[in-house]
Amino acid sequence: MGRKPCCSRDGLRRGAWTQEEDKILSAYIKAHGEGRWRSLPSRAGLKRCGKSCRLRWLNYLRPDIKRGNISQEEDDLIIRLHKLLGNKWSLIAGRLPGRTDNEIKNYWNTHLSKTLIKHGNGHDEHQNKIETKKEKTLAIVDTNNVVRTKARRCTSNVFITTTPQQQQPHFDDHNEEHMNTGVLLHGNEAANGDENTGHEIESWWDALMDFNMNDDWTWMNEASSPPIHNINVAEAEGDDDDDHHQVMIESEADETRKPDLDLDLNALAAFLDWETYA
DNA sequence: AAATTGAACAACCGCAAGACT
DNA sequence: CAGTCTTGCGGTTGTTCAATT
Repeated sequence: MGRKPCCSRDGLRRGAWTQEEDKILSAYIKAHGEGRWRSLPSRAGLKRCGKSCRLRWLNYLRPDIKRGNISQEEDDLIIRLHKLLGNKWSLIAGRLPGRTDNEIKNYWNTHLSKTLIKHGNGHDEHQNKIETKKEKTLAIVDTNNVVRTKARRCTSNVFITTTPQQQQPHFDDHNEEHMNTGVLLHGNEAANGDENTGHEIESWWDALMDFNMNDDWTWMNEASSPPIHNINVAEAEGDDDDDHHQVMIESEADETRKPDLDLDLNALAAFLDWETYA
């Protein structure tokens, strides 16, 4: 005997929403804003539970909702993010403007999971591509004469922060100015002696690679963001303890695009469940 | 034409975390 | 600080509709 469903009270409607109900809910939220869902139905004059109202608004009525026609880009992104994050639908949806967690979840369950099962869990060409890219990048790291991090175990507290921007513009073949942004990772290694609670450095490395699986190194398929074409991994300079790792991300962008890049780095931190600190 | 099947997606449910009292 | 409330999340179920038999 579980607890009572929230919509079990007499007189509360359930099931599909009518146009009239949608209209009432939309009008009420437009006038009074979101929130206080529990009391919203009575205030708005709806015979629904607050939970149902919230869901209806978030998944269907919100003005910024993009419905149907998941594009190929979105499709690819969902696959990559799911590989990285698992069933964290809200996080995945957060990277797809206008899409809801419910929609992504449904899309995954009805389209993508079947497709991936059909193709051997996606671990074929896709995985090979990642491996190849990983090797390529490590080669870049080596030629740049930076120290390559070893896979090592950290304890459960891993921090990520954006370092002060490094003003080291350089030029590529097209004489285009680049921008560097650093991410400093800090694993408090073996602080409590529990080796089983740690993050594997390999795992965040894999995660970074997953973010950059396209041939053109496009970051997250986001048209508005600059494509990131290179990732270097190095020990942070000046740190005595070797649990600091610095990930350098170079972007083909000028100064004005730095906020985009910082946004992506913060998103990455969130995805990987790292803490951020200034 | 009717019955069946399956895809798509809307909606519900229980749980957990954080906010509030 | 404990109890209660609110909100958000992810799993699951229910409903609709088109395709197939």
